[in-house]
Amino acid sequence: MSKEHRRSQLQSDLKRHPFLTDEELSERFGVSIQTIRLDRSVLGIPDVRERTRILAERNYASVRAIGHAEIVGELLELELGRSGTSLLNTDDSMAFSKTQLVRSHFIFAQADSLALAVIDSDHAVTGLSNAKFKRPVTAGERLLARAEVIRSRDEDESVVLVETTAGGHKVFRGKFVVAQKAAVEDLRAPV
Amino acid sequence: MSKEHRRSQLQSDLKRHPFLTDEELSERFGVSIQTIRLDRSVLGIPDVRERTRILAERNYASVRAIGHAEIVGELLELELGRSGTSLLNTDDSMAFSKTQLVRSHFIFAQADSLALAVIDSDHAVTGLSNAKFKRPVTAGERLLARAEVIRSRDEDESVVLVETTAGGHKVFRGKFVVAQKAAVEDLRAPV
DNA sequence: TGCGTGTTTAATACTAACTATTAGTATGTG
DNA sequence: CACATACTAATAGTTAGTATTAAACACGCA
Repeated sequence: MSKEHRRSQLQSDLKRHPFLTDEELSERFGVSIQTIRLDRSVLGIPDVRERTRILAERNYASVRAIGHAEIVGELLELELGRSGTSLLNTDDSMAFSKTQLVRSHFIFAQADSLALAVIDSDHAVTGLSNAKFKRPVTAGERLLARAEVIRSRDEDESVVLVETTAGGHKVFRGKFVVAQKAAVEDLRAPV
Repeated sequence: MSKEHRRSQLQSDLKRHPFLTDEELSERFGVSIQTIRLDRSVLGIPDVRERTRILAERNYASVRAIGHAEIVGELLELELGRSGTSLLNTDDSMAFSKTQLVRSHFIFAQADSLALAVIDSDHAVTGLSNAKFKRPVTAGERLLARAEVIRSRDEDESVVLVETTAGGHKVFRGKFVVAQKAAVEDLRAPV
């Protein structure tokens, strides 16, 4: 196996298995640890601990941002059953790397979770939505979403209108039909 | 500050700032490193490197799912400009903890990113969407999304229809109007 | 006053997974 | 053969620890 081949292999192996130590790599390629270290230094690849740290740090924030939070964005005000406002600071991790334009599903996620927060039923789910992305959002812009309940048919269906602005300009407008309680049971997956 | 107080403080501090070393902690609490180590061992808290590793590993998979990947879900097949299929394995982290129902914006995200993947322009953004969530999805279900380009007006606007199923049942149907190239320039944020 | 107990600190030896540097071997090519 | 390229070895130093033993210190109280 040539040096070039080993190095490109090393690079792709580490992409798939970033937690491999130099020792494990040296066994994998049948060369000495020193050679692996030389390869890494030439390729500009940091050591395991650094790689692990980077992975952990990079993921720490973004997972909190959309992975686990009950609401995407920060809830600024809330009048249950009537209206609410939330703020989302966009960053690089939410955008396409090439264009720096925020992926629309983050904008949607903020609006959707705000709509559900305004309704506040343990069993509310989005049934229908109409969304218009009026202009692209660039990473770094602060998104202010304002939700208003515009119709509430009895207890099991509400219509929420969400408008999102960035620096005063409208970027998104969506209508969410949210189903609650009993209605959810009907919709639930057939067992 | 009592020992008990310090220990509970330590525990919550490390939850918020998991990357603190024993040395930094000893400064923060004004006690020796040894004391911090004693505290950690009593509380069963592993060292920084271990904590970092756990964070990195835990998030490695899930972040790829929605944080950074260019596409949410796994791309199964793709015929550029025509159609595509993607698969998303849902889990607890995508659902409301109380009901185990997957948040709709994950379903939307899969569909949205698939729609964009099918168009494949470096400068494509979603301009409009119409989404219907036909029935709730429970964490654990596998979502198969199928996208089809149904209209392509010249070079700068396409309409993509996405239908998502789980175990053969339709769960989502959405229409995405995707703007490309020059069209994006017009939409772009006013400087 | 002294004794014990709990809490904290110090000291020492050891570990993994490195970096950085210098030197040495092996192999092939002009 | 000489020389370069690639590889390996050896050594010292680093970080962030573990594990263990021992010493200092405060308090409570008989």
